[in-house]
Amino acid sequence: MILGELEKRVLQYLWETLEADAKQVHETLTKRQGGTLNTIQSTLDRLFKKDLLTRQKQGHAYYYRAKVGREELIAQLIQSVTGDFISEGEDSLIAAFSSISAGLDDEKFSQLETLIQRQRQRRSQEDTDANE
Amino acid sequence: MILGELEKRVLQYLWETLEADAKQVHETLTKRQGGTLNTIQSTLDRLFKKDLLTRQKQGHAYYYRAKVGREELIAQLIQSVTGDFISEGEDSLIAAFSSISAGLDDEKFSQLETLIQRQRQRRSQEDTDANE
DNA sequence: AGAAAAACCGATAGGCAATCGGTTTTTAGG
DNA sequence: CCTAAAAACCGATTGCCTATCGGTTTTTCT
Repeated sequence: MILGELEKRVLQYLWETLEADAKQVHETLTKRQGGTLNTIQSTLDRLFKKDLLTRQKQGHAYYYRAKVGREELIAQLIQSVTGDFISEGEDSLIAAFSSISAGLDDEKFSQLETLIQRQRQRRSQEDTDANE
Repeated sequence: MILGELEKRVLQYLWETLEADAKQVHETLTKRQGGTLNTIQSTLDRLFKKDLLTRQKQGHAYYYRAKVGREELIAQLIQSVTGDFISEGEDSLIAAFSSISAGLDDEKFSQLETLIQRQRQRRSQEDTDANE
């Protein structure tokens, strides 16, 4: 998946704002910089068709929301960009780690271990919840 | 950075073969599928201009080699695709982990921890080497 | 029903990969 | 050194996608 510059900015805006119609996005993002409402509308539409936004009519306009969170999108992007280079059975995160780790210091390693631990705890917590 | 389909295949080929000229790449990749030598030449040239290949004349043809390894390229691609969504001070691997971890099982976590350990050892080994 | 607002449609420009024909340059061999 | 072949180089075309926006149709609110 490829995202254009404007598409990225619109996404970022919707992560902050949760919900907005084309008019609002236009006001905030492109008005002073000189873009029409129409441009925003097609961008929102393109993002919608890419399944990155949801929309719903309220009053006389569509209100858009991000369908994927930032982290989820990052994950998607990583998958799509690395997919062609990763062989069957290989995992993209593992590959990503192998790729990036060369540029990391010990502190980052520790950070990562902490994240793993936290994720593990979250898992077991969810299991507990599910059995009650 | 964006890579086209053919560019990706050429890269993969050069990772296997180490060195090849346009003719060889053409023989292997596109001949039966119907593409001309010229197409391969411009693709190689594009990759060269993207600084992903090196080249050197031997006899009457350029011989190309991959300038970046697979893992390094994956790292670059991840950086470039996630860059716009990652704020100052945030690290792309950490972000990537946060993104992808939801889809991983315990085994993957262990794998990752093992990789971290291995990387740590490699580090200390390099330090030892450097001081001898 | 009528005015205003928004959605929708279609066209255009710009960028980039892929493709390939034709020309120029380089190289190897006589 | 001269020439034929090989490869590089140039330029044009196609196709795809984002960004852009004018104009038309549809929707909605009063």
